[in-house]
Amino acid sequence: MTKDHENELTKERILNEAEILFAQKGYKSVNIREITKAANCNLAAVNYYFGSKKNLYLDIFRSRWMARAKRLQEFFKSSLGSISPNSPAKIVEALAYTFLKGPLSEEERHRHHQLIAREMAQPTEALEMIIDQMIKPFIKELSDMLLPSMSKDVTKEELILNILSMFAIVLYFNFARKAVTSIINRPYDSEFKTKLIEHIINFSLYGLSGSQKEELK
Amino acid sequence: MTKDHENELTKERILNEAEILFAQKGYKSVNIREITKAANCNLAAVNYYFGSKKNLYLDIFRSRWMARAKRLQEFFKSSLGSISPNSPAKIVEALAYTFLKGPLSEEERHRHHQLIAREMAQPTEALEMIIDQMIKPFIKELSDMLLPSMSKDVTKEELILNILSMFAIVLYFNFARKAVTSIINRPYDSEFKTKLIEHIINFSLYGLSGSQKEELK
DNA sequence: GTCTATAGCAGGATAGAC
DNA sequence: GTCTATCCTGCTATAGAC
Repeated sequence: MTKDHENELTKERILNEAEILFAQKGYKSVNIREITKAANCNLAAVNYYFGSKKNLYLDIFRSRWMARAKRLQEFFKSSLGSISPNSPAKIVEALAYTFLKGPLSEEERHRHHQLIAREMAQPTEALEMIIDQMIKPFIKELSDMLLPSMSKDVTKEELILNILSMFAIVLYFNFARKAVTSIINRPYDSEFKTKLIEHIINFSLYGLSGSQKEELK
Repeated sequence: MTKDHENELTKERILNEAEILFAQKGYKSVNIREITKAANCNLAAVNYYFGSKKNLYLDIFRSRWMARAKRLQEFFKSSLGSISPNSPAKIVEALAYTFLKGPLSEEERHRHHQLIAREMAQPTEALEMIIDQMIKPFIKELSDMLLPSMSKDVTKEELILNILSMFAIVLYFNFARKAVTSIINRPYDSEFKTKLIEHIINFSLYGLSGSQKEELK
């Protein structure tokens, strides 16, 4: 029906605009008037469709954020191909590529990481859901992929710490963009992103002991 | 004078309590009533001493945060000793130790990193000051220390990216404590912190290619 | 310098017309 | 389903007594 169609659109518009604003400014700093203005709809629409501001926020994670995380995981898996024992180098490369140049647009990527960084610094109900449904399973998959290539005395916990450290770097270069730009004195353009991917692969694989770049070529 | 002394104390108490609250909840989510209640003083005191809530927030960075950052840098330098060409291993170890078990108490460290993580995600005037006055000079010092030991073809920019990545990991394990605890399924106690230091040293030096632990022993 | 009281406004939520 | 008008809470900031 036409009516249903229009409802969908308003609801979707609210979700889209609210997500952008929550990512930029955080939950408390955004107000409903701002959201509805951006979504070009009436002030009462948020309460009509979502019941409350709080629930709109949670719905953004339930629908938008989770869907994007799934897209990222699918992209990662398909970029690995199906040859089952992948080298750490191949896995790290696919990870860095997925999270910095993968299926998301620049704006989407930024938003995605801003939202999760905010949740990690100050958890709400959303974080538990994300960790249980997305992060833990993904870390488990990565662990299983990496374990065969690791030295025998690496424990499961140490492997998880390694994976978290890679994510920490990816997260940082996405949520702290302004700081990075100012420190490195360079705009966050396509060229810089390419450099970042290279860097993240190298650092994750070899740390400071550095670029085995020659061997990779 | 007694009066001046008491003023100082009230002002200090406000700074202390406000910092804790801003770190936990973010600027917008904290209100003056909460701060003055925690500082056990009158509602009007914040405006009397700081002029506005906003200026109280900035003062926390100007006095408290910067002072702590200085303490951390001093601690780091003195733990290196004065032998000028330090190995990367020694530098990384001193860094990890300083930021995870250095001069700050657990609560101070957590607060310190929560505040900077919030600023990085959503910069205010405070960030520019911090970057210019503390972060850039510190990165410069670290670069100069590390450069001699790096392979010839490492550019200055790549070196800075390496340093930022180390900080990203340190920052993550401090500001995202709740997420880490839930993922790793283990409390953030002294034993875990020791493990974290070990991990950060190892990962920063060798990345996934892993623990040259045997050689270090 | 400290307090109470309150001005003045912003924001979440809802009632009720259309 | 969409809109306007409005209630009500809770906030910052300040005036003015002590």
